[in-house]
Amino acid sequence: MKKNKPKYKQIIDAAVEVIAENGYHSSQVSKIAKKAGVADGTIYLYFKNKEDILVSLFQDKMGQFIEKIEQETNARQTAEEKLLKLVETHFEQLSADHHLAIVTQLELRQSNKELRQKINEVLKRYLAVIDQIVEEGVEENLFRRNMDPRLVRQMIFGTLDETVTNWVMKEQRYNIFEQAEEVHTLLVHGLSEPSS
Amino acid sequence: MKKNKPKYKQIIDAAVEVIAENGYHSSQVSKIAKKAGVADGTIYLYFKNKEDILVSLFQDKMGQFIEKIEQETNARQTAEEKLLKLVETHFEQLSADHHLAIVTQLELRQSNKELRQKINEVLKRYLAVIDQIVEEGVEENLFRRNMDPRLVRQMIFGTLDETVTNWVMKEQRYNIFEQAEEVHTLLVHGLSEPSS
Amino acid sequence: MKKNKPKYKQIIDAAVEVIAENGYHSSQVSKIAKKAGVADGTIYLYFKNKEDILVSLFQDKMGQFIEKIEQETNARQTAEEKLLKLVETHFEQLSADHHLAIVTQLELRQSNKELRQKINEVLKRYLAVIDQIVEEGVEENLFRRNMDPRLVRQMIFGTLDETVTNWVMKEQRYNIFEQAEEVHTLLVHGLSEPSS
Amino acid sequence: MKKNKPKYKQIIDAAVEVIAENGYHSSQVSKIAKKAGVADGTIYLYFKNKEDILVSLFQDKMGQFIEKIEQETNARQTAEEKLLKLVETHFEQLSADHHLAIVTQLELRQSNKELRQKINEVLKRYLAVIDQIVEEGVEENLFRRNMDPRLVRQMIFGTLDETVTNWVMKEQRYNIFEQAEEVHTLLVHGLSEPSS
DNA sequence: TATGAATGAGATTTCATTCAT
DNA sequence: GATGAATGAAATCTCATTCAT
Repeated sequence: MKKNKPKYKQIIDAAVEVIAENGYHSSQVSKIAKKAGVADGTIYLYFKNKEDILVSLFQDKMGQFIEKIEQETNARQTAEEKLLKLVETHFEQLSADHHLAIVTQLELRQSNKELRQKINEVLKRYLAVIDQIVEEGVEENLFRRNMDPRLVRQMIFGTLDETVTNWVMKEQRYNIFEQAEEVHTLLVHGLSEPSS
Repeated sequence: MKKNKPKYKQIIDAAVEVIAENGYHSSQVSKIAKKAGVADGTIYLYFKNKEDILVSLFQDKMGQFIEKIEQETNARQTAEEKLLKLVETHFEQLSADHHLAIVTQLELRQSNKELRQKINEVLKRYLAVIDQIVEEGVEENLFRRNMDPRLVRQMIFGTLDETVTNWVMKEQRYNIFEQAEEVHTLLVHGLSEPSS
Repeated sequence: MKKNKPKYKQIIDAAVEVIAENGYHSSQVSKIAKKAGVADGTIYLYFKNKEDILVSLFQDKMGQFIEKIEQETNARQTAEEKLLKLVETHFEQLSADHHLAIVTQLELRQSNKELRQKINEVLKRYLAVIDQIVEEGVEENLFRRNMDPRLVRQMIFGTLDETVTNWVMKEQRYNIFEQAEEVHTLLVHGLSEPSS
Repeated sequence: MKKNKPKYKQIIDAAVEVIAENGYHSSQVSKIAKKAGVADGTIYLYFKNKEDILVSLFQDKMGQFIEKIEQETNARQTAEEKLLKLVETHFEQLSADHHLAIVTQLELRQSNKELRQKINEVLKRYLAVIDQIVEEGVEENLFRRNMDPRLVRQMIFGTLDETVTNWVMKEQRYNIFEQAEEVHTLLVHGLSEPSS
């Protein structure tokens, strides 16, 4: 399995750095190779083509990202706690790796439609976690019944994604982790007064 | 004023069509010129360069988009009605112009950082409308006080944007306008039971 | 005769200014038209094409230049006096019109072979003046017999031209007219000691 | 060192040929690549851009040209002999490479000011040789004292350059080498009778 | 005469990918 | 497995010239 060879990881990590520092469109294969300390041609022993580097990068990093979220949310009891943990872990992980945050929120979005379609494949696992939590919330009579799962998913993911993107675009000048609770409240209670 | 000359509009509209049909990266200036029925060089009598076509396209179309939303929301009384109208008008307008929806939700996001920065400028006006509605809601005691306006903005815009993007990626196979009310409910009440 | 209409001269003079200020390759027809205060299309009522502007410019200005040299040298007695006057008048006239000096010494040399061939046509009249003076000098027993007229011509013209070009490239920071006498001496006596 | 790789020389030589045959403005990079037997992109492994090919060409060829002149003149005793050898070697070398003669005398002069400035840098070494010979001639009491070195340089270089240019423009239909002695006499003695 | 909007041909350079060593 | 020199396709923009008004 190529994925376990050291050069595979070297190249992925080099790609994250190079893209974060130079931007998507200035990240030539040769730059990635140089940063990874291998020859240009070597890249093609581990990846089919340039797109494959990016897809693998996303699968790898997002795989870990989602796995962590799965673990953390599973360790909580109620749907509300799980959702809070999801928001926190989402923010926490991207806070912890600034390069990765730039790459996933800004640079990789410049990729073409096909690449984005493959990226969406990876995200399905994340969306499944959301769906699961919401379902549990409904069963616990915490969340409303009869909500369209797709819309719920889009609200939750859209809110988190937009929040992180704004934070990255503001060059990460504030602490996004501190906002997890308020975001969670917004998702659970919306805009309205609890009583209204 | 060049913006009022007929060729200016011709070129903008051609650009929307070409980009929607071919994708951002396969939309050469020559293709746009051909679709607009002008010579390649004519493009440069109306636009500084290729990027200027895209920025102008976004400013033009989004300008109208936002104006419509301003008008429609202003014609409503309460913040809740205004917010519903905002969601409806947002969905309605993009439903009405499939090409434009593809271009704004998918293709223009592939542009580089500078272009996206200019796009964000245009969006500020939209975010101001959201802020205004939320403020009114607070004054009317409909919405909670002390919410972080930035987070609220990100929830609303993030949710709408994610919803539309998903609809476009699903090739617009369902009626998004019909979902306006449920999205509105999600934004106002969140996930939780009204009573909880 | 178009050459006597005011716009003809306007355009020629505009061309000299534009080329001197912007350089040959940045002197578009539209710039010349603007400086001349006419429409782009009007240029083509007076000149066949862009090259024709440049050829006409050279013919016009060099025509006057050579005429002056003919007059001044004719007013002298001996070949030596005539040659000195030729050098002086050559330097004097280019000193008097810095724009023209830049255009003839630097910018017009960037033109293509055909244009330069036409420019050489114009210069033939100048070379004839040189030939005439040298012949007279020989008859007066001032100059050596049996010199190859072509080589003599090339020495005189080459020396003057190189001298003026250097002066222009040094941004005309010294007085070239003051060097006329020494250049004349060099041409007449060469490098060697008069006695040697 | 790229300059010693065979492709470097191949490309330079191809450029000389292509420019001599097609003229400066019709010498596209692709034509040079084809003549050199390499792909277009290969050019850019050896040269920064098109201008860099031309500058390198001039530096390379003129470097050799001047070196030969330095060697040959150094091998002579008196300033007069050295000057004669300089003229001879100048003519000889350009006679020996017709393509190079066309390129340096006609085509490269069409380049823009920046390129010409770099070309002038290279020529400084040649002018230094001239200065040196003249100084020696003065010390040997062969040449006059108190001549302005700049003017002397301009006479010698201007004469040689004009002579070669005329020969090239006459399509090299006569033997320029045979004129070396007479040109030398003109430079040393000028126009006047030795006795006068 | 005069205008100026429109035309459209044409060339440099980049960079993902290959393949001989 | 590893290298890196070589490949070659592809697209923006300029500007001299035209021609309908």
